[in-house]
Amino acid sequence: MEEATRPGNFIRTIIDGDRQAGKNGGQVVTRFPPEPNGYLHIGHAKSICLNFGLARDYAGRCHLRFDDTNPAAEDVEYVDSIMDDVRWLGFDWGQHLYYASDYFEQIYQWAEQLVKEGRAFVCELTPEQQREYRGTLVKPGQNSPFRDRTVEENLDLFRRMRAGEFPDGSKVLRAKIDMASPNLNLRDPIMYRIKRFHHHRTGDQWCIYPMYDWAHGLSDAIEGITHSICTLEFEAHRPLYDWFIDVLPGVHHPQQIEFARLNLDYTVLSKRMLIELVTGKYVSGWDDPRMPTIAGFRRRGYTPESIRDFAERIGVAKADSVVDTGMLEACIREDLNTKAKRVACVHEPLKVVIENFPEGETEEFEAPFFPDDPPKMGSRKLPFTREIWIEREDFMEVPPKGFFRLAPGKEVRLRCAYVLKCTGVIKDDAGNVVELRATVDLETKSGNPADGRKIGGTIHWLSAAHALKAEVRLYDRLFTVPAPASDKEKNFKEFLNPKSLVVLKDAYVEPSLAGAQPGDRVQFERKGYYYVDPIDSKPGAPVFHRIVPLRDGWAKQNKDKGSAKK
RNA sequence: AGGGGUGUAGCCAAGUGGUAAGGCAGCGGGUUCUGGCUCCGCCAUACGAAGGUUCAAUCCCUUCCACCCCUACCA
Repeated sequence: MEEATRPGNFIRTIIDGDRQAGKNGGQVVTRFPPEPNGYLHIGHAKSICLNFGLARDYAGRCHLRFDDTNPAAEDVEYVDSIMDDVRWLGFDWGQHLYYASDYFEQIYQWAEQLVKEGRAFVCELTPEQQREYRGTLVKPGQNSPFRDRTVEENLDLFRRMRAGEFPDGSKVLRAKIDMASPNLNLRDPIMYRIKRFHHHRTGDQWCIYPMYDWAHGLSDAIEGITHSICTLEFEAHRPLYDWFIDVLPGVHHPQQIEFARLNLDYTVLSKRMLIELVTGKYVSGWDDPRMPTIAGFRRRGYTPESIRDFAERIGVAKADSVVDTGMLEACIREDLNTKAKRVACVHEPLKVVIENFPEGETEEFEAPFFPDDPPKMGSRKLPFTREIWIEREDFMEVPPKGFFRLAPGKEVRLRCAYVLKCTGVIKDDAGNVVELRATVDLETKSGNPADGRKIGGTIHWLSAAHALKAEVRLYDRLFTVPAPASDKEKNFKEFLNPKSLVVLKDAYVEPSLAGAQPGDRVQFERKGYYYVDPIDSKPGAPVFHRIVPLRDGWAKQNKDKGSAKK
């Protein structure tokens, strides 16, 4: 059984207990209930994987329900994007697509029922007055002066609220619970407010809209949800969730369970801040590859498998936590390691003229796309000529110890080709290296030097005559500090990383990439995993997004040295 | 008259009266025509702290400390 092989978590423990006790007939029905007021982010992905994953593992079902009770903030653009994102992640709600707005009439009828039972009343206190009557964390509240209206008056007023006889904000319907409760959520919470907004589904049919606490639990109940999983901040709402359901006889009672929401370092995961980044044009949109949105990760080139794996690895618990972004990177690297063809791209080219290789001649080398298992993905031919491009950072005029790439008089292996020796350095007037002269050891095509000398490094290269121009976009973390949202004095936008996007317009890729298709993912050897952007790529002019760099032992070694000197 | 939660390694996270899983990161080494991958090894005498119960406590009890959430006609 799959559930036995997965790491345990407290929610599975609860469900296992419920099934053993025969609760809900052993059924598991969950739901993912987003409000369509923004794009989904990686934190939502955690919740989606949890809810749909539970349904899958326990042979139950998971509903997609839009919590569309506040038309002031919601929009169809968001419902469409949310459905796209859930599907892209690999989950299927089947026939179970719902909207809280589908239940407005039923929920309204239940509200009338509470009014008739004297459990709800129409209140005319202004928001400011309500705040005063509510009391504080350490002081009980006071009853509203409207709390003792007769049932008849309340029913009449409530029906006229629905009928549109009163202006926005002039009246609310409140549950009559306990103004002295230490749990502020129980101090006669608002059930309905008057709010004339065009609703994306119900149009202008309603001018009163139910509040979250009133509508959410009842929506769960209507759908027969068994386990209503939400984040920790709703823990204090659970008594209210239970109250609203228990007060209505015969209504199914789902169990609300809370878990810790995801936090990721070096980014922000609050809808408010993400919206600010988009509307303030700090990023190109919701799908900017630097955004922690699902759309952003998709555009960056992440696979749904890697996101699901991430959700699995971080687990589910109740302790507040901040996950290291390195965890996510490890997931995508692991996924792409076995899927991506190995090809060559020179990001910042430096010309090398091979003096002992004849001008005008082209030699071809057979190079497997997946060297670790050559038959797996086949191979291509790499053209080799007198003039080649190498990576600028693969040459150093004065190499530090441990640098085993190219330097004057030194040798390196050209990947899949000859051993190359640097014989000359050409500079411009400013002293910048603009070209190298070199020779190649013709005996080293398919093996190491016969004399047994050791070649330290291998670098990638491209025949200048055959290389294709390409645009490469290098992405880095969006913020420069681990917790941009939690600084007391500074606005999170002050921590935006100015180098989060570096565009290389003059990179070169190997000829085989002429056929690269939008959406392809490859490994540029020694650099990282890249994605052919489906939006900005044009035929013959591909745009590659760096999804994630390869682990870099050399960079790490240097970084350590650098910090040791301080 | 406050209430509700949470503390296990640098970061996640299992475990739960019987002597601390796993992953990420890190460190050391093997291998290597990617400084990648992979392989081998190391990485908490210790579970927020202090007491108590017990043959035995991360787990049960008591007290304390730290952090998070709740005072929207948002969800």
